Amino acid sequence: MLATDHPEAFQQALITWFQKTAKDYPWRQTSDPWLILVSEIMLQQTQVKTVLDKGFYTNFTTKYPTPQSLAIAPEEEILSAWEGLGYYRRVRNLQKAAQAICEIHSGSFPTSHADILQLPGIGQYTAGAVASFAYNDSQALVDANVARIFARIFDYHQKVDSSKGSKQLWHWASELVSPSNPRAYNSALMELGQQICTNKSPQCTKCPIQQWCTTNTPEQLPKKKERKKTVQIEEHCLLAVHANEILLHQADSSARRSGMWKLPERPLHLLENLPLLSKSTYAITHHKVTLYIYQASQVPSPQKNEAWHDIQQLEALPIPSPFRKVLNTLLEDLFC
DNA sequence: TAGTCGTGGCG
DNA sequence: TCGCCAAGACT
Repeated sequence: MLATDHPEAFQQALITWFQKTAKDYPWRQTSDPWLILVSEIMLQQTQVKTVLDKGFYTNFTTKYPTPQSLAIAPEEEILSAWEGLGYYRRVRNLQKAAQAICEIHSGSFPTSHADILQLPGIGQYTAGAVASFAYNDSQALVDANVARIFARIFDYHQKVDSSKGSKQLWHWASELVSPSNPRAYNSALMELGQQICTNKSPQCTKCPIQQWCTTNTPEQLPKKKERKKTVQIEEHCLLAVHANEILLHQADSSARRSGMWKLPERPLHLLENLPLLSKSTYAITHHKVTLYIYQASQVPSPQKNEAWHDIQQLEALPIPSPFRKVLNTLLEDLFC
């Protein structure tokens, strides 16, 4: 039996299951569109556990409880609030959205799906999420959870990240979204993907919509395009400390992690005879980076985008996680 | 369209 | 240890 043959029964089964098992995430305890938007941006490509356990959502919404408060905040401050979450472009766009709300919408959050979709950093998914969660507006949404569920219940073997696949998923989502309780329905769908219809080992015996699922091979769905292979690269950086200050480099606006500070890079031939202080690895997109840190033997002069910073003030600077970890270790060694 | 953007969890 | 992937959007 297809879900599209009995949309109301399908919706009700999901909603009933959800109301029985729902988690009380903080963004489910509000209908403030701004707070819901913040949660949606944070959760893009980021697990709930990461956002909650490290206090990102609570800290950020306490600091920026309204679009107005974020709109006027300095860049380094918002990057610091986002430090550790990654995809730093998200918080830059969130600030642009806040500014657009202040300037174009006179400070009040837009209420229509079309207007929400116009805001910077907000695509189809996030517009649907904000409209349905904040306003209980009957808008469809497709995220990784929904894509996985629909691919399975319709036994869909096309690649879901192709334009054809995406179109099909959004068609099903629009067809099936609850007209009466879209807030609970959309939440339920995503929660089901997170708790039951999981990527690795779906728990089909516990699934409230099992009767509408037509696949025999859920673990093989959804199908996706092949991933780019991981490329190994090396990064060689200098640790220069002088008079209680440290030399740092700030990524410019066109660069990866723009606005963030890290240790300055130098060509290997200038570093290879210096003492090696640290060797570590980290992943970024499809790269695996081996990071080497060398001890400077003399006081270097700052190059483009480089500056000396008081070591006691490092906490207030936005620094990407791999460098934050290395700095914590090295500076602790240096002063203990 | 395909490439790019961070980080951490998990099998 | 390694690869996959997660409440995507932009260029």
